Amino acid sequence: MKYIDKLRNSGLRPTKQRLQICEVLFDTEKTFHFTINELDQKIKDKIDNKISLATIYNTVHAFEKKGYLKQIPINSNQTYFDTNVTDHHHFYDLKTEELIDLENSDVGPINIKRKINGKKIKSVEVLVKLED
Amino acid sequence: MKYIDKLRNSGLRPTKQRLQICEVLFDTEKTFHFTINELDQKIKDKIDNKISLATIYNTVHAFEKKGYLKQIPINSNQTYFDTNVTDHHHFYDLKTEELIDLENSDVGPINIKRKINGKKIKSVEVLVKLED
DNA sequence: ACACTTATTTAGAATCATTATAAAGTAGTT
DNA sequence: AACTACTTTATAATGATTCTAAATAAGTGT
Ligand SMILES: [Mn+2]
Ligand SMILES: [Mn+2]
Ligand SMILES: [Zn+2]
Ligand SMILES: [Zn+2]
Repeated sequence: MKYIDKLRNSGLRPTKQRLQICEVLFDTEKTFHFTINELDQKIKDKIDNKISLATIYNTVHAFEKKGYLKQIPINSNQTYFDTNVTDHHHFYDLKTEELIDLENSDVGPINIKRKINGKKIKSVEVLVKLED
Repeated sequence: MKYIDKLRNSGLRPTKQRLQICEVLFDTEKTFHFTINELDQKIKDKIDNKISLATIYNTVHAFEKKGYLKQIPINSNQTYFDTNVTDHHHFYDLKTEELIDLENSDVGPINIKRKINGKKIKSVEVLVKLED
């Protein structure tokens, strides 16, 4: 299995639940955005056994810490995650609450001129809000 | 009172509570960022009477709808608001959880090249995450 | 000033995403 | 197999936010 090594190399035991969640998250043509509840539903659709919601939360946070997922900074009542962990930007459609990836070429390089003493930049993310 | 007309012109009755919240939010030299709980504390410090938490929520949302406040898209367990309603960007210090305004000149113009059919851009916000 | 209507405030309850708990199960190791 | 550390799970707890419905205040017309 291709995810067993990935998990082991991260210090995560390749449990049945984690491998199944890997399949739902990473066995796709395209990357995607999701909330925990959407992921829970997707898991229910794709697999027969049950994975507890606590495990889904635990796993998503473990994967986020290992850099396999990232959170998208957005104001919603639920946290959004992204399987696209490259540095990239987003459209956010306020009407449909849909997130759309922007290519870096759609935005162009962003040069932050101001420095904060003793701090370094971890990420630069642009959120473009859309209305009708 | 300078806030009475501002509220009336927005279709909001100038109640004692709203006027007092206006003083806490807008009678300052500099703009600032806050959560509801921080605002609640600030109100307790500055005024003698009590304003219920429900009223603080109601008022902040009313002011946001009228454009006197805006929400900052950030992942936190609490919603952050900003008394600076101009288009501007932020540093977010992951260690201290502090938000710092960036001047537009610190970032430079951002040109979004991609268009979404039937949608127009409402805002373009950059979040720069800082680590040690 | 008074009566009337509508907006606002309020305490408290409800909601709901997320996190914590602690017991049972599993993976890795010798 | 025995041992240990990690993981899963059901369930409870947490906590920010929203809802409810009754009391109060503001605006308007007389
Ligand atoms: Mn997290
Ligand atoms: Mn709001
Ligand atoms: Zn994305
Ligand atoms: Zn700001």
